[in-house]
Amino acid sequence: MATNKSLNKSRFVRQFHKIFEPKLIQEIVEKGVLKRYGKGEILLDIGDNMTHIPLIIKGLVKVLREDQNEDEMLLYFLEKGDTCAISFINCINLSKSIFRASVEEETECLMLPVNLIEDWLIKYKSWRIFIIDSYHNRLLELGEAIRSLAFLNLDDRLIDYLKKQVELKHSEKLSITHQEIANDLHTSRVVISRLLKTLEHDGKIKLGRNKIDVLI
Amino acid sequence: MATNKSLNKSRFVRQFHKIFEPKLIQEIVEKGVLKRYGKGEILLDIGDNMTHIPLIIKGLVKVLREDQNEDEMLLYFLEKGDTCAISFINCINLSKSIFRASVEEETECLMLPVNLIEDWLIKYKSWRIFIIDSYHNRLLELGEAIRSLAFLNLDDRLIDYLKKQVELKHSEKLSITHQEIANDLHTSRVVISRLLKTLEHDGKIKLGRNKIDVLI
DNA sequence: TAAATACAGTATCATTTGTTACATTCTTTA
DNA sequence: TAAAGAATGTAACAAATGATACTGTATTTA
Repeated sequence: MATNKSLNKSRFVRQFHKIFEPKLIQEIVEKGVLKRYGKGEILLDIGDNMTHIPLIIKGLVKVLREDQNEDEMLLYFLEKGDTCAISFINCINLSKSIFRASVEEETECLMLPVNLIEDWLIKYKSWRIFIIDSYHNRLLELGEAIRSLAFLNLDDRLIDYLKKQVELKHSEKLSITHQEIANDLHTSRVVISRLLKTLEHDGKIKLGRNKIDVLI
Repeated sequence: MATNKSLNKSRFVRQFHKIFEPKLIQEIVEKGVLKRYGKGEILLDIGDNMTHIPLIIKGLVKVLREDQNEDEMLLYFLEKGDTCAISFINCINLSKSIFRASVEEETECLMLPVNLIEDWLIKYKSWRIFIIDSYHNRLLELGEAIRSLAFLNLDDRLIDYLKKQVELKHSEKLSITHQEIANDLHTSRVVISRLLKTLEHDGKIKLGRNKIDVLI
């Protein structure tokens, strides 16, 4: 197990040695705690008091915006190399913040104690760049989510969604149900079935039970 | 004029002396350049190459998301004490980023050279907190924009919009046209007129030419 | 002051999206 | 293997929003 863990930390080193200074890498390896999450686990929930920030080295995490009435809306995905900057927010803004992160594919993270995050801002230029870039990327992705909601009809949002899924899952053959899509896009299953059927008629996808072949 | 400028810088000192360390205050006063923007001026446009970041000490700035087809959508407002973190993004991500900031009420900023922003992250704890908080607040506001778009009907979005305007303009009597509201909410003037009329019938507002009295 | 322009009110119709209901087929479980 | 459950297809209708067209009235400009 110890071997296994250090093996996984060496995965981290391979991934990050081009962005982080050697000393920072060393600190992260020393002080970060490796953690695994299985599909469906909640990585971040509303009102969580974060003591650690996850640095993702493998897997796929879905970040959602929630409402009071159990409504939810997909915001973006996090992959290896990403950190969950939004983590902080739920503790800072206990009352209102309503972001949730759930694991979409088995995920490995290095959990970094929050107090170090700030230390490293002082000590390492590469960390400053990493953190600021991370915020920028999240802002851009939320900007994209807003563009999609504000300017596109549901059929185009659906196409964008499918293309994004293909990219994230590295496959044109998606294992997904209409209900799951409906949840992510915050609409009803019936509406999604209807639109998917139209896309199939147009030759853009091929439908099966629990699967969609994306042809575009 | 010089007197005027230092007077305005002292406004800055009053506003920030509780959040920033004295040394940081001094650096900002020394190195920041005071700038005024009139209503309607563009503080930040797509593809701008930012050499300075604005720190707002007076006024009101509107931040929009734009589309190719001149469509736009209100994201949030910036007030005194805010900085325009999103500024960076348009230069980093030249191709896609499509945020715009335009001045809603005459605004004064201290323009801070970008190279100092990072220096200060190293030197001043209060600056680290300020910058990180700033990103968090923007993320929260985008989260709110998404909630509004995804979960609310237009009539409720309109009510939220009017309430927010009352708060920002410090008055229940708004000087605004239906067309302007329609632009901000990315819909048509006719739709807004229709919904406003309903709100008036319900006694929630009172309509006049170029003005709306908000009674709730 | 007449003409042009901006703002608002309203009716009508189209489109998009949401809702309900029910049938069919495949898969899992008792 | 029968029964239950999950996933999908589809029709019919409702509601929300968008689009067009035309009105009247206030304001600005020539």
